[in-house]
Amino acid sequence: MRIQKKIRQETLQDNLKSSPFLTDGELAVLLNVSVQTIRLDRLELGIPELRRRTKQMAESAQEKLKAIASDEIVGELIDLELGVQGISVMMITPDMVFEKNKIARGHYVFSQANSLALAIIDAPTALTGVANIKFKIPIHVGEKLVAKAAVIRKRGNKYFIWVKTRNEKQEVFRAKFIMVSLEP
Amino acid sequence: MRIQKKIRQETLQDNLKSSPFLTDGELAVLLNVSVQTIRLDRLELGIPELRRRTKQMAESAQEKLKAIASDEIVGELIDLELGVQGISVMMITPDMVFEKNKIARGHYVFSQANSLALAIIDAPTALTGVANIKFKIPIHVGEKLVAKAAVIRKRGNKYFIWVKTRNEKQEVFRAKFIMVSLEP
DNA sequence: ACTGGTTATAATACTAAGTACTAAGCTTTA
DNA sequence: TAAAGCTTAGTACTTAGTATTATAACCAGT
Repeated sequence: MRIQKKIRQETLQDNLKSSPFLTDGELAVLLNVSVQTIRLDRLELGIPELRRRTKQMAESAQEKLKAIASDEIVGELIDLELGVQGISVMMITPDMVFEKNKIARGHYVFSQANSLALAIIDAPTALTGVANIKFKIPIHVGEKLVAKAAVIRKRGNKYFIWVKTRNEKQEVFRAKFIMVSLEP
Repeated sequence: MRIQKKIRQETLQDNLKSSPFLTDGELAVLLNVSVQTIRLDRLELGIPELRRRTKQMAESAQEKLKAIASDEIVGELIDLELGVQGISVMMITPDMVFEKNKIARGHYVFSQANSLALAIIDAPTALTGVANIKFKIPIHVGEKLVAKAAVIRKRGNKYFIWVKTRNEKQEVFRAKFIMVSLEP
């Protein structure tokens, strides 16, 4: 019996992880104990009641969505000289890679480079016109990508920008952008 | 009084949109009416109670997050001839555009084209090697983008693919990809 | 075999945030 | 002025709990 308690509490946590909307009553049936036992277990494990759990989920998921929707700059801008150069860093997380081979999907790497190119332009609004890009070697989960961008030429409302992205060891990606400023 | 009711119900909806975790009691104080009035309004407007709302938010936000994380193909694939050609459709939603000018961020358009290019390759795993892309005209919220891709040449493990994207009226984007198959 | 400590269950009172329903006051408008 | 519409009040009931106390079951050590 001494062991069963620990096992039960672990299964309880597993159950809640996979289906977090279970009430104490439902858990009691699942684990074949009384509702009170479930409550005591929750108390010991510091698991809040169903309604608080639901609210917490709603809040945190909402925040994450907002974060995703509003990231005008993909990656973290760590250095910027307007009109000259800039550096941004991005971690490759598990949701950026293909299921089967754990290699980063190209568009995340492109997005980092593209938004960095956009950020260094010294104009209120600009758009990508043309891009020539090359993926040099595959990128995996957990790698930290450092993208460096530099304006190499400016002609009228057109900016020519180089972006080179490295992981810890080598260059993994490079791109040349022509960005168009929309100013009158 | 006849007008006040409509106004009240609108402010109620606004309040809930901006802070969805308000109880009937709190709403009653805010709108300066009794709790019963709030309940009747909710009934008329088909707004569920706080706890159901919270649960719905938790569920839908969770789903959206999952959808974002797992969208191996950006856009909807509506036609596919493996190794030959494919068509995908994507709506430009408000969260795909820049705040200030409501123009689509380039990387969404790129993502659609890139994942389509990936999808039409007749190989288990492939990666983007090189891309030459051109944004011809700005794309706005609500536009429906149709991307057509075709394999134009295949040399060894390299696929040369054209993608042309149109809105309702004209071509807005085109890209040339060289995709590399990783097969032994 | 008895005692003590842990574990499990039961029982009770109470809370928040409701639903569902009935009844009573007010307006107000035809 | 009377019917119709809107607002408030009140009651009974529900769900999913908290908090607390009491009791039963079990298991170990002496």
